[in-house]
Amino acid sequence: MKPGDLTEAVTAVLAAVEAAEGRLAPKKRAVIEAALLCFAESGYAATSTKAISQRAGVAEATIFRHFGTKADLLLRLVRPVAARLIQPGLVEAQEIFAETEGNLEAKIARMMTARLAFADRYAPLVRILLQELPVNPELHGLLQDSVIGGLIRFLDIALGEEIAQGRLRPIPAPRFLRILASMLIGYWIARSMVAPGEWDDEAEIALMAGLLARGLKP
Amino acid sequence: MKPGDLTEAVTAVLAAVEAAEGRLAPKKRAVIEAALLCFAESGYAATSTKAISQRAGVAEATIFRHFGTKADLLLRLVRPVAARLIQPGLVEAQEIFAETEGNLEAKIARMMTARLAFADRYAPLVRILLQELPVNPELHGLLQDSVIGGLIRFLDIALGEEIAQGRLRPIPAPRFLRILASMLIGYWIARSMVAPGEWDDEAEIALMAGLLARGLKP
DNA sequence: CCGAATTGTGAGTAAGCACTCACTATCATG
DNA sequence: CATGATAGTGAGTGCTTACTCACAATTCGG
Repeated sequence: MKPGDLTEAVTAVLAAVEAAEGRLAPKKRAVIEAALLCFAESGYAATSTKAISQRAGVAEATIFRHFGTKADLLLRLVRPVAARLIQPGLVEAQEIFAETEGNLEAKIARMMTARLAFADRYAPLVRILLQELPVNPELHGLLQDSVIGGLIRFLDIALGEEIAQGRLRPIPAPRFLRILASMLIGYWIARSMVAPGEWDDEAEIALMAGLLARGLKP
Repeated sequence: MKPGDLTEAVTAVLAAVEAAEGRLAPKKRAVIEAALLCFAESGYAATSTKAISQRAGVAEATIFRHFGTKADLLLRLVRPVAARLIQPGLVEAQEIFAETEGNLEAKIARMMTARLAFADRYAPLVRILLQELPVNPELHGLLQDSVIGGLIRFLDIALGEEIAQGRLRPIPAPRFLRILASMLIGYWIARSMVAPGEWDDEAEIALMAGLLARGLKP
């Protein structure tokens, strides 16, 4: 999955929504696709239901038949992907920490690569999340509780082991997660929103992971 | 200036706008104040001119007398502060690099402290920028050209010296700036939007600066 | 203290908004 | 092929939106 590949990203979101809603009627599918792109491009508030219906080639009423309200449409796009962000993401992180050979830097790099791939796979939705999170408390709660809470609980244990074995200076899991996430999101924004073009993911991740690992050596 | 202090932040923005527009009529001042807070809380698109006028205690027509359109109102809030972000910010960075004793970590920490103070001083406006940047190409250009361009040109020279003297492994200025900015913005968001409360700025900045400096030692 | 500029407003207006409803088309199943 | 359910829609609904305008109040240099 390349960073700029919207088609596959839309397909991935559609699959996630379908898993949550059951088989999708064709026009319902079209609405989801159109809404996803409109919201990502212009933001939720600046997108009208008329604009979505036109882009989907559907009557405006069809949106409300399937989703009731505009706010519900947003939530039913975001929730299934958020759900996929939690469970499999956590399992993946745990596997990486268990499998990868002792080297902390390699573990961090593999986690970053995996999360970057996730962000690419659901690119338009990540864009929507970044835009709406500061003003939509409902989304705020959705992520805070499940995603971040779960990750921190896991990291607390994983980092604790590293610290106990003297491979890492003592650092609270939330702080570690915040710095790792900041760098990764900052990179994702730079690569896919600010200056799309030639980026060497492997080199950039190596730099960031190296920075973290070397900077946190005891 | 404490992180949560809105009153002083509003005053600072008002001063910046006044410097650009000349002496402000009292109701014009009230509109700026109200718009600033409304945009920061709910986003530009979700804020109606009626809501602004009510918060300002002003007739809706007064907004259009002074600012013409809603879009212009936003730009005339953002531009003066963006202007203050460029010139003085650059001079400040140069001074810090020139004054502070050889230690790269201390230089980075001082730069971070200064930029954090700036973000606090103009907190509501920073919030608006973070929300609107992805969907407003006009703001995008405003920052990209002047702020980032200028900073990178300066950093290129400053880092070049460090590298030449063997105190820093070779790293392109944009990459350095991106990582530094990501961590700092990530911290600012965590501290003033996600989980406001007790934060030890000095310790957090020391951690981030140490990470960068140690991670980038040759 | 006068006249002109500036500041401020109540009462609009047309277009756009999210959303409803009565109705038709499609389709799986007994 | 009849029937009930699901999918889809054109034509609205009332309300909100950004914005206008004629006119009133205030300010201020000459």
